[in-house]
Amino acid sequence: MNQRSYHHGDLRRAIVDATVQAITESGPADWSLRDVARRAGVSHAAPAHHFGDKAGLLTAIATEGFELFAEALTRAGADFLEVGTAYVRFAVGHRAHFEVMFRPELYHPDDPAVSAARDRARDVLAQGARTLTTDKAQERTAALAAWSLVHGLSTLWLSGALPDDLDSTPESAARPVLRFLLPGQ
Amino acid sequence: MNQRSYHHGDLRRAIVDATVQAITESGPADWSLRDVARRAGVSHAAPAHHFGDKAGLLTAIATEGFELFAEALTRAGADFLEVGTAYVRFAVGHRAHFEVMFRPELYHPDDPAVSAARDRARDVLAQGARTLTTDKAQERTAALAAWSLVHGLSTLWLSGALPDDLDSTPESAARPVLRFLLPGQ
DNA sequence: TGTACATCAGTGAACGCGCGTTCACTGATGTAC
DNA sequence: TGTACATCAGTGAACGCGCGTTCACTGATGTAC
Repeated sequence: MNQRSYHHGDLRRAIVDATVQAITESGPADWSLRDVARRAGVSHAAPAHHFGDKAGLLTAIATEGFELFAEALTRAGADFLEVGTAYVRFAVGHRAHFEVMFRPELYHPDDPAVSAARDRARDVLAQGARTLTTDKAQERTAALAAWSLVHGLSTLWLSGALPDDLDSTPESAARPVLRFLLPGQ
Repeated sequence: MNQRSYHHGDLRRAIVDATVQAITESGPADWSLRDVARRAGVSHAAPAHHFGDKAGLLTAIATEGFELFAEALTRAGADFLEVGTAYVRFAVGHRAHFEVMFRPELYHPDDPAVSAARDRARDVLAQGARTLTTDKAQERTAALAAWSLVHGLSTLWLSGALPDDLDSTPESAARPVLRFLLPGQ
């Protein structure tokens, strides 16, 4: 991978990384292909070569996001206290990916790769939520409540809406809140 | 209020309404002052006359949003089942206002009017959450859990992330989920 | 080991477009007398 | 009732800018023989 060569080596990767950085700074709707090309050190037409257009590039980021997300949730185990904490940790730690993932109007949500990755992440989360109740009839409601809780905490944290005196890490804020949802634990 | 007069009568109102409509269609980051002026039927320079710039216009919308929000939550009463349902109903029914409110990076969050309205809404919500637990030590955690739950349900609903076979109105989706958080009820 | 050729990654100039902002202006309104 | 004048809402032309997209191109790489 010669740095001085005409061919970049892994320009696809470099463009994704530059876009993630741009989105981290300005949000998923406020960046340009030209800026991303500049950050990656290539000509402004190069990104279109790999991704077609902005939506194509965001589709790649959403796909990668859901894959990383599914991995992170899987790693957390079967206890929802851990899965939920991992959810919030991922949102805050991978802000750009997370924000793109939940803005399907910005990418191609029916793309097979992103759909598959999304389903995988959803399955892991639903699996984790299954420990929340023993009442079969309540299972769906419990899963939706759990998802809403961790998703809400994540987005409130990211938007800066939470009080300043709250626990300083997303994990330490998430645990007591999750325990409140699960009085059994 | 002569429709044919040179002076509009209530252009401020008309511009806010046009912007709310544009944001409902394309999101809070994807609209232009020129488009809003076109929708309101005035020259492209008119919005700047009233609001200075885009952030100023969004500050006005956020302020109005927090005021309407506080009213809606107050009207819901003291029971958090109702307050929480009203939260979700507001988010879905006033999508544009809601999305702007939680994007402080798009407006002037320290503007006195918007700060006051935000604090008022926050107080009503916190008041409603006070019924969730009798344990004083848990009060803060309960409030954060409740806020996260309704905020998460709202944003999941708005992003289209929820399964298609879910209850057809935000209210009917919210109630069972809120009951799950409040097993006492 | 060398040559010819196909493939493809990345370039850079050019295009038309919509944007935000500025600014001298014009038209309507309200008030003083 | 009429006139003069200040105020201010809204206009429209002009500006420079960054954008996405197109397209003929060039340079590097891989493969066939």
